[in-house]
Amino acid sequence: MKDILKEIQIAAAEAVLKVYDQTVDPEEFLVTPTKKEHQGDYTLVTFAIAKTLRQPPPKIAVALGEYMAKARYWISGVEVVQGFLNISLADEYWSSLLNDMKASPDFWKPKQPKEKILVEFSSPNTNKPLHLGHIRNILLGWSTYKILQACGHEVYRVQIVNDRGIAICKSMLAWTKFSGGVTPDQAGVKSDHFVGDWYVRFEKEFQIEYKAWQQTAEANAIFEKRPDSEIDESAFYKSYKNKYFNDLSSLGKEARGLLLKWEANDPDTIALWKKMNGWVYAGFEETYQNLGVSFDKLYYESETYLLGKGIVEDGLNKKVFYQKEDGSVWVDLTDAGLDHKILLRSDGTSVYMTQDVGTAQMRYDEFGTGRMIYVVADEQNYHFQALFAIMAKVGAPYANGLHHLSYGMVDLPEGKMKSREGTVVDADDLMKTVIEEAAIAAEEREEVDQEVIRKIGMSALKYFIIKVDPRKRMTFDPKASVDMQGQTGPYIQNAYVRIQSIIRRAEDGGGSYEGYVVNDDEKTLLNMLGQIAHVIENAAKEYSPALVANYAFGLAKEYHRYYHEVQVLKAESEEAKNYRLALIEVIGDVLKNTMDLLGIEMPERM
RNA sequence: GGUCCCGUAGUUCAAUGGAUAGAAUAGAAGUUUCCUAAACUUUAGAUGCAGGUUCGAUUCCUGCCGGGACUACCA
Repeated sequence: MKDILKEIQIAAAEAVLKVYDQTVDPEEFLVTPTKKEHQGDYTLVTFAIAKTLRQPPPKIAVALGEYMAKARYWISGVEVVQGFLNISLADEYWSSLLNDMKASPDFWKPKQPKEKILVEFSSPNTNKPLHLGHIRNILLGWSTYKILQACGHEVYRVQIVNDRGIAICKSMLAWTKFSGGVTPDQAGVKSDHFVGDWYVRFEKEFQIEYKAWQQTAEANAIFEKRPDSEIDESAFYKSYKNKYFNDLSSLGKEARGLLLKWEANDPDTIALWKKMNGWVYAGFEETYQNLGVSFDKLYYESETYLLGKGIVEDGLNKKVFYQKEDGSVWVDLTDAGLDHKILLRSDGTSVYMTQDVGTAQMRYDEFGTGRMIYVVADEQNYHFQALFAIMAKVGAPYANGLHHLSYGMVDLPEGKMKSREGTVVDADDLMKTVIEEAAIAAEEREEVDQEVIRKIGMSALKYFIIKVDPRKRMTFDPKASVDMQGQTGPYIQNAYVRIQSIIRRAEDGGGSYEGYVVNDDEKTLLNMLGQIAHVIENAAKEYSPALVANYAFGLAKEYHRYYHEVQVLKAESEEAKNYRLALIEVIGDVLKNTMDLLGIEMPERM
């Protein structure tokens, strides 16, 4: 299929060569779709080239336009407005465009040199169920995977599960002490929520203990000796909580004891840990299935947390790292605009960074992926800057291919989600809610198919989140997220469904549309269809599925308008009918394909 | 102290340095003998402030104001 943007650039470069006898790179020309209020389909902007040619932009536009219109059969006319050269494309171009799309069903996919790419996303802790923040993460990760795959790459999806540490030990301890051995099945609670509930229970018990302790003479003595006497009692105890947990709390001592036993491979502790994590994984799996996502490989921190030491020692030998007198190992990242960063504690144990260094290497060894993308919230921007700088320092061959897909946190209309205040929106509850809302809306329309209702509800939720530029912090309004009108998933689904409905009713089809002359609405649609590969390519380059989401909406909107403008089955001629059937079929395919890149399914009717 | 991100209609989001800053929603007014009205049409409404670079700035640079995140042998 003709890449029209490129063709125009090439023609323009050729025109410069012929008219001004100068060689320019075609890529230098800016070509954009012409604004609606002007005559033309594409616009060549000549301001940038004016300097090299030493001519006023309008003059250049006229000269280039004159040449291009003569040299290219597919240009039917040109019009110059200031420095803008508006190009109209010939009917031959428009009719061949649809033919080309029909002939190559993969026309919507960008063609790029194949790469092996790894995408890490989700990566939850095992002490709590997934929440709204994870949903944004998962949708971004999944969509990035789909988009890169559409670009022709070989993409692997992985996550690293934080299955160890003090948090899960808290759940384990609370369950042991207070549950009487009840299982999720017996309790009738989804198993990851069940484990999360025991985590909450631990925190509750700990608070009771902490509050009681605050009344003791020991607490009072500590409070009196506080360094800053301005601080009042409640603020002090808030800041002292961690220290109390580590030094004085009996529950804290028990939880840490459990962690020590875990680290010592105590069989009973390991068995309990496996049992409870098993519950969590079963719950997660259900949530992933409902979200429609899956992974190629799961990593567990319990298996990776010791990695990286070898690389650190290696770096130490090569003098890229340095050791302090106390034995701790550091890296100086000031040349990268960062600070000094610790890699091994003075007792020789790893930190988070050490593990990430090791994990990156392990994945490279395993998958041979020269590009690795980490979908992680923007609170860890600094961490990843440091990690990538370190990988560059140790000379990892894939260091340039590391990318942090950093996304903004999800807020609620009332403000930040806070687990302590119980305002965290649970992923399972949320999915249930949107599907219920879809069911209510479907009732009026007498839609009873549960599968259709599920697809509609999920599309509302997913589209609401994925349409926002990942980098930006977003506000999640639960009421707006179940909207099905306007810029929403169901609106796009509806455009698709309308198309399918027409196609179903068209008994014949595939007939000739030879000689049919497209109208302006059809040109607009064809133009949009012709841009799809660029949009996806750009979304891949920018790591922004939102670009695909906005495109899909734009196309659906244009189609809805078209739907009101013209008749397909009762078109004015047989050619018109055949043409429109062929056109809307391609539109339907593109809508379905782009929504699939976002992880959104299309119903055939709704 | 250091590093980074974000400020666009009432609200939620768009806009590779390009033409008169686009949508959606909420508000107002309309459209159904017609392929699905979850639709369409019309209407009103915005670039935090002050400079600079440029033919041209929401976009790039500087300062300020406002919001957020990170960084101090935590993950």
